[in-house]
Amino acid sequence: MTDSSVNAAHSTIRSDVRTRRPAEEREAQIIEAAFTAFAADGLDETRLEDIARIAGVAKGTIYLYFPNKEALFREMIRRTLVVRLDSLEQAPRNANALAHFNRIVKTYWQYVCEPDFPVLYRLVTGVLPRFPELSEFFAERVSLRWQRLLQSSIDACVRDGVFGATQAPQSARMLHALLMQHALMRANPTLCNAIGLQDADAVLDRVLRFFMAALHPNAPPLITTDVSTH
Amino acid sequence: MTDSSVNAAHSTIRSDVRTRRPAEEREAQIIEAAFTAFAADGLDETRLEDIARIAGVAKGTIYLYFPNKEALFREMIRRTLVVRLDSLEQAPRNANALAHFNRIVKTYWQYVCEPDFPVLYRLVTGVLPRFPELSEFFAERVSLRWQRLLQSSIDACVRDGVFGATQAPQSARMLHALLMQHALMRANPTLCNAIGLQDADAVLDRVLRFFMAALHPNAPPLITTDVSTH
DNA sequence: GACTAATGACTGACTGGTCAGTAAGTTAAA
DNA sequence: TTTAACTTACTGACCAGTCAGTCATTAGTC
Repeated sequence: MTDSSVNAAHSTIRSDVRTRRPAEEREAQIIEAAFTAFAADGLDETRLEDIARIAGVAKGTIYLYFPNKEALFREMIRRTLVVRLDSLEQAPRNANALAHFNRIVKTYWQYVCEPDFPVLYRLVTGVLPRFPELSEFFAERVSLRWQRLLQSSIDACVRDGVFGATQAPQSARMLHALLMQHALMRANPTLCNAIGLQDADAVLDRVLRFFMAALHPNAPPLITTDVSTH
Repeated sequence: MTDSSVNAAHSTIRSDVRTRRPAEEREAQIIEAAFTAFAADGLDETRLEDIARIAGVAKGTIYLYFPNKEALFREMIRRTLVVRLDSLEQAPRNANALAHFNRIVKTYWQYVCEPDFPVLYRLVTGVLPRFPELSEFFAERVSLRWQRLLQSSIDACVRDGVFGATQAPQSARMLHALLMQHALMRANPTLCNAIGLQDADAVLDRVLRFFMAALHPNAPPLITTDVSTH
């Protein structure tokens, strides 16, 4: 009775007004709200008041955890983008090469097919001139990391004779380009409707089929004379 | 003497102060300045004063040609993005199929390799939630248009037996994805240095080689059972 | 267990700077 | 002289960031 009447005096919809929370919990709460708000409106069109409202805190509270709006944005991107690749990178390599390759491709595809991914991609590319370090972070943590993983497992497949002779870095880049671009296309309703892009599994199937065809032992070799071995 | 002293009183670098110009010329002048400014700082970080300064006019002048900042941005994107595809679309098709294919791919590649292209891509994707119609415009004028062109010329190549049996829409999508993604990667210095992306011609060569290998008559067929013929 | 003092997490009204858009004034061209 | 292209000075809405105040929680005392 007593506490409920106190809360009822406020017009706020917040339920946990002035309830202290552990610092990490509050921070996560704000980061999550920031993602929602920034995803909907972009960096500049998002008001800190909006983020505060979604997080269920006051605007001032945000400044207890982040020095300013840009820092909050940066931190939100970094935390939301990072995924557990460690388990894959430390996965046993002595298993069947093609199975290993398929596992990596599938995990990558699942990652870029999550609805959050195209949103983060858009946010990062949208503020590129202001946050070049975010672009580098994205390149390192997403593009390069996956390309290296793909590359080593393609190498293994070539050694096993599953794929024909090829330069793994180039092939990894091709596969990366195919997967990334298809994931981005899938996030664009106009494109999806126009070109009849199917569900995620079907798209992955098509891409893999195409990639396999190019690397098939019967296909003409992709290796050229200008091999750069520096 | 007289006019130069008048100008010297100002601290502006403008040379043609208060010189009347044909409406179209002024408009183009402002659009061009808008591209420069928006490319450097993005939509929100660009001040109309900056655009005015670059264009060599006063801020008020901009409002004689565009109702507001957003309209200027929209118009800048639309005009800068549009390229002459008509000549290609009306080009004779009865020529050698592979030569025609190569011509289209090369033109596409030149288009997306121009430094302006990644900038426009970034600007459009960055403001996607605010200007969904710009995204549609981009999809229609760039992605779909080129994919249709590629598709029809791939079809011709298949009929001529240069490529193995394939579904042209899917293959066009693959080639589009490869070219687009490589063009975007080329615009990212971090990625370029890390994966040693060469000059435009070499990259195109690699991509085409990969694509040709996948569509080579000896490669396993890409056609699946779920052919959608509606 | 009950009462009090101290703490610091949290709040939200306020401020100061910024800048899109406007309107009145100015000048070149017809 | 008239017209309209162009300029300049101005305005007011907007919002990131601040800070004095509030109160839930905890530690200390009896």
